[in-house]
Amino acid sequence: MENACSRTVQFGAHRDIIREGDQPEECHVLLDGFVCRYKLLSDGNRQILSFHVPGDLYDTQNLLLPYTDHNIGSLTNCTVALMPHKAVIEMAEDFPRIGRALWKETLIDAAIFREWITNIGRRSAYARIAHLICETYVRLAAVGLAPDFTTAWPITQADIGDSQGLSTVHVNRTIQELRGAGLIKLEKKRLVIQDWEGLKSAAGFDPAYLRLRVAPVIVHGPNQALMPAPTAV
Amino acid sequence: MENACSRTVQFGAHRDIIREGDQPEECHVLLDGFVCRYKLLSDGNRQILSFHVPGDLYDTQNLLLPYTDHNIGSLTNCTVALMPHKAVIEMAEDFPRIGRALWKETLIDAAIFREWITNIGRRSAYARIAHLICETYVRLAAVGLAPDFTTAWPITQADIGDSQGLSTVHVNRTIQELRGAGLIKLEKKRLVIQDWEGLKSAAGFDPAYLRLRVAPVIVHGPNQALMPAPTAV
DNA sequence: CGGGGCGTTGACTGAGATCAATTATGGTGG
DNA sequence: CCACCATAATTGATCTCAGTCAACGCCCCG
Repeated sequence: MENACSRTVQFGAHRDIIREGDQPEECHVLLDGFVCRYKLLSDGNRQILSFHVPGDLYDTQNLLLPYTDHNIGSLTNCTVALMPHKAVIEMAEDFPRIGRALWKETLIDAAIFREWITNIGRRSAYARIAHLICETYVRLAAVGLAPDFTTAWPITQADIGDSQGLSTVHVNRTIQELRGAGLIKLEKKRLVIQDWEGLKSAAGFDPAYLRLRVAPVIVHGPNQALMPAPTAV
Repeated sequence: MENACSRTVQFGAHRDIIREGDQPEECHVLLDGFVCRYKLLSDGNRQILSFHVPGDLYDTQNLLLPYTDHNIGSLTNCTVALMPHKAVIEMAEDFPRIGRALWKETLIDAAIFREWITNIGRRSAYARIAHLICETYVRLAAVGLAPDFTTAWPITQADIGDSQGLSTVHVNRTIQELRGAGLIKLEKKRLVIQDWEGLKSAAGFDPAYLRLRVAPVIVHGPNQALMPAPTAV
């Protein structure tokens, strides 16, 4: 898999890495930094569709679909490995397990989108934000980036609002409630989870949909090296 | 592909076809009727994640993921073709185009989920419901089930509410607004779109994400027979 | 040290939820 | 054919969560 990486690219913070309508020729693997997937509406509103952490393949759909229907933007400085589509497709055909692993990643992405629909559609602002924090924390922990319930948190309150269908003002007040309840500390781009059980319970969070702690018999995909087993879940 | 179908099954209306936690051994192809995908929250709320029309493969994720994280329920009487996972996986490996076509379907599903996130997160109730109607209409038209802007509509107002994060009362009032604006007629399980351009514009609907009207060079998957080219889009 | 991004606060507003009936509608059995 | 029942649609009154508008403060960075 590593052989397929043609090159590594750097992006500054707050740059568009992929734009709606683009027809990328390469798959992206995020090696370092944070990106988000988002759509812009005609009225200027933004909807963030997902956040991505190091290890994520955030652009597999263009392997099979001709153009992109959303944007990918960097939240921080990023390092990205690029793999030409052609090489990936050939590899997937020559090694069915690799193809299945890539496909499986897209199925998990879809599961995350479904959970976001549930979150935005049927949970309160308080639970929604708690849920986003739970999910992001677990995914960061899974790649070893959240030891001791502590992690870098480059997602601004405006980003949270645009991801959860809330205004920044209300995000601010809700985060103050989460702090006041002793669940989290969140300041200066740093998140500390003070009460993991309490946070999960406030969010109604069940990490099963992320498929991280897998059953013993599951076949591991080749991106296992990029995605070590969860540590502090 | 048809050879892989081991059998055909019938379901009554309002039955669970697949339940959370199930480990299905077969892929489902909806031949006739309507189903929805949904999650139940601990507080009893329901979030509908997608609606499916004849021709849809609504359960491919279990090909690669061991258990289901949501439910599939029938809205009407349904006829479903079942294909054993083993046969599908083997076919996907022997004929890479089939594997790619299945994978591509899951990528389009994910695109639809993303559009729903955008819908629920950032659009008004009026636009949300208009958008749901646009999407469902286009998908029905694509399989020839919506001639003359008219189609069966088994989705109740409660279903619409649970899919768009709205209460049934508000769905009712919003539908009355859509009717009052001369955009749709919707009564007795029957939808007529009276002003397609107006409806699209109210919804901010752009069908590109459904990937139905494909560019001339795209390789068609084997489910083409189940999914004829769009007619009245 | 100045400016822009981000976080915070207060006052006010409004879209949509909730509660509680009431009225179709369609299917079913007698 | 009709009474009955469950499901679905509709209506009115009231409430509330979250949005909007408008400042202001903080902190980082050049």
